[in-house]
Amino acid sequence: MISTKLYNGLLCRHRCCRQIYYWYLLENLRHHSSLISNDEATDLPSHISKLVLKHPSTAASAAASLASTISSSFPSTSLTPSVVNAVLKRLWNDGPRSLLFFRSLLRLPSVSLSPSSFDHAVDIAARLRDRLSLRFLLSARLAAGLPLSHRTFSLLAERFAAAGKPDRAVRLFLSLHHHGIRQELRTFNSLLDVLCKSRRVRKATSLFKTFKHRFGADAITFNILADGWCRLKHTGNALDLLKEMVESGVNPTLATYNILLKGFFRSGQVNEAWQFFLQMKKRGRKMGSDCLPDVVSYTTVVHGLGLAGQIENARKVFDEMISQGCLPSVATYNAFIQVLCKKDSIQNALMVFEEMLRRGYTPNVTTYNVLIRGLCHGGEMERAMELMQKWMVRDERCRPNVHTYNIVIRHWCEKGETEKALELVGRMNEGVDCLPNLDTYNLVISRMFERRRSEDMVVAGRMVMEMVQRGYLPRRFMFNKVLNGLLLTGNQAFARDLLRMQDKFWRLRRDIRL
DNA sequence: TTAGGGTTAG
Repeated sequence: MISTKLYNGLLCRHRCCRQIYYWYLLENLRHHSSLISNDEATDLPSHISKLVLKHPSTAASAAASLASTISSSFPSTSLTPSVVNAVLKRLWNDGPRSLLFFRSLLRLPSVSLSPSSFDHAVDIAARLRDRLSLRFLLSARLAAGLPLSHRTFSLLAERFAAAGKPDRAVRLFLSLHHHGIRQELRTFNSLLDVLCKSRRVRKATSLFKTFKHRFGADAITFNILADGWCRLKHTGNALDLLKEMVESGVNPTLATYNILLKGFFRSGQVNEAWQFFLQMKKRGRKMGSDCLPDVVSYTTVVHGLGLAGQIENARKVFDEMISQGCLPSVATYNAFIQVLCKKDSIQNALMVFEEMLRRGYTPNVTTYNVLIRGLCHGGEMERAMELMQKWMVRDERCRPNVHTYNIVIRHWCEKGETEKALELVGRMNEGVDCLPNLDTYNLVISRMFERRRSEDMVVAGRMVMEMVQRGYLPRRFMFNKVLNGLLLTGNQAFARDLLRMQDKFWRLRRDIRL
């Protein structure tokens, strides 16, 4: 594989640059095509996803024909729960097709579906607010002899909260016994967590007061509520809760302290965070390892100090943890690399990245995303693309995700390089890594208005159609903008097609109900 | 997949 850098070097020194360019392209292509053919042979989920994406219809009645295509293309023994889950994950951003795939599997009696696959499908239907599919999936699950699980409850509660219906989540909890799920502390904690993560901390607190005598309360209950207050930047309430926790006879855990530590940084109380961290070290030395900072505490401090602009102090803490025998994790490196990119320099961030590789750490998708974002912010788009290319070739197991694509697409759009952004969207639509999500569509469609060209309006119109087919609702403002753009540039027929799709929007605005 | 650390930009 030849890097762009080497190619640029050769180009400057030699006169026969055209031959060298072809040689460069050929080598890259050869390398790439060998990768693709390996992929096809070994990566079953990718192969199945492509087949599902190519299927001509997404109507519920298309499940039978997809089932026969799948059964004639793959032996049923290859459709293991992990393969099924991997396909559902790849098709995550095309909800209707994910559900079509799942419905087709239900028609294949030789494929046994696991509770986690059902949960994935239920989660997708709930996200789409597709009440009919949701009912169908829940009854199909029961018919398959798989009772609803704790996980089913927590994902439904999460979707209710996200849809602005926290009371429905509470009602579901109160009626759990009708669905064969036990009401116990574990489920109660999940309900509180869903409410706190959706910023309904007061509601969670009032429920906690009502039910604490019925379900009890453990360290996890208090940690969930403390984290909820910290997310709202109400560290005072979190400290009060810590006091209440001790008074109730529940011992705080290291997670409790880490939640508060993060809370101080989040609310901009950097000095309080630092004093709290020193206190943790002091008490830890005196009373044992129960509150001695661990890798999570150190990562929180490195990240918090760095974001506050205290890069040298962050570096000292990073070095100190190693001398204290607490090894940094990939997350610690990611936090440090991110703050260097944001508050210091990309060069120093790249040096830490190289040090990470030298020490034998395996970077993950976040490491690459943080670095690629840093390069994009610094205007070094070519280096960002080079890193993405090298990464994908070097590490086949760690693939770019939707964030990776959105970072690069956003920056190409900002630079006015629309074609490059569209090329990446095209690569996403191949279904190898991940499909575009709502952010991708919003980004690219907004960009299509910059050049005021008729062709761009058609591209924007096609994207609106595609996003609706994949279960994403465009904002009314954007929809009208695309419609006006098409009308003003003489694309009346297309505008009419788009208008006809509006009734589909209404069908998508359904509510979740059990 | 019962709680704590690392991803957009606005």
